Amino acid sequence: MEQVDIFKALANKTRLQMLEWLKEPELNFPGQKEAGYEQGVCVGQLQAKANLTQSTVSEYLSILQRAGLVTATRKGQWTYYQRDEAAFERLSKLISTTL
Amino acid sequence: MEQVDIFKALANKTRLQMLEWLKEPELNFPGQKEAGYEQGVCVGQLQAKANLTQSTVSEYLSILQRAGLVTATRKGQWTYYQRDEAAFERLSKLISTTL
DNA sequence: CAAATATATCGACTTTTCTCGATATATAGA
DNA sequence: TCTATATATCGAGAAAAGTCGATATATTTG
Repeated sequence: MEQVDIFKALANKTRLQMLEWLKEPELNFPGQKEAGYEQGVCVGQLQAKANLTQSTVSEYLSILQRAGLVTATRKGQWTYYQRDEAAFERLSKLISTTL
Repeated sequence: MEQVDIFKALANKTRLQMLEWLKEPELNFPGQKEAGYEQGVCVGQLQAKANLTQSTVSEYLSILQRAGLVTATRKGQWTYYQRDEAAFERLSKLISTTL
C-alpha cells in the first residue's frame, strides 16, 4: 500500500467518522458492552451508527484495513476492527517531514 | 473547506508529487532561476514536470489551493504557487490528536 | 447436519474524479 | 490597440469510487 492509498481511504466523510468513533469505543458503541472492547468494535455496531448498508460498511472497513489504518480480528462469527494508532503516528510524522 | 477535502486533495499521486516538488523549488525547478523562488513556482514549470496538460495542472493547483495546502500569488502573467507549511503542520497535529 | 446470525463478496447502477481539447481571460510588449 | 504568452475555465468522455440488494461464506447452536 502506498501513501496515496492512505489518503484515498481518508478521503470519505463516513470513513473519517468511523475512525473517530473507534477512538472511543466504550463511549460510541455502548451496545457492545458484553463483548468488551479489547479487540475493537464489530461490523454490526459500526453499521448501526453509520446508517449505511452492511455491504457498504464492510467494504469501507476493508478499505481502511488495506490502508493499514485499522486491524481486524475474527472472533467467532464477529470481526472486530480497531485503530492502529501507530499508523496514525507514522502518517502524522510523514506529513510534518517528508510530504 | 472541511477536513475531508484536504484528504481528497491529497488522494492523487500527481498532486502529492507536486507538493513534494514544491518543497525544494530550487532543486526541482531549475528552469525558473531568473524569476526567483520567493513567491513559489509558476504553473508552466509544474506542468513541464508533471507531464499533464496545462488545464489539468491548473485544475490540480486550484484543488490544492482550495484545500489550503498551497497559496497562489499572481505576478504579471504568471501565477506562483507555494506550499503553506503551517497547513501541513496543522494537518499533522490533527492526525496525531483529533483524527 | 440444519437453521440462524455475522460478515464478505459480487454485480449493477449512480455519482464523482480524472483528464483532455477548446476557449476565455489577464497581462506584457511592440 | 494588436499580438503573444500564461493561466483559468468550460464541456465532454473515460475511469474510479460510492452505494445498494442479492448472494456466498463462516461460525455457532439446536
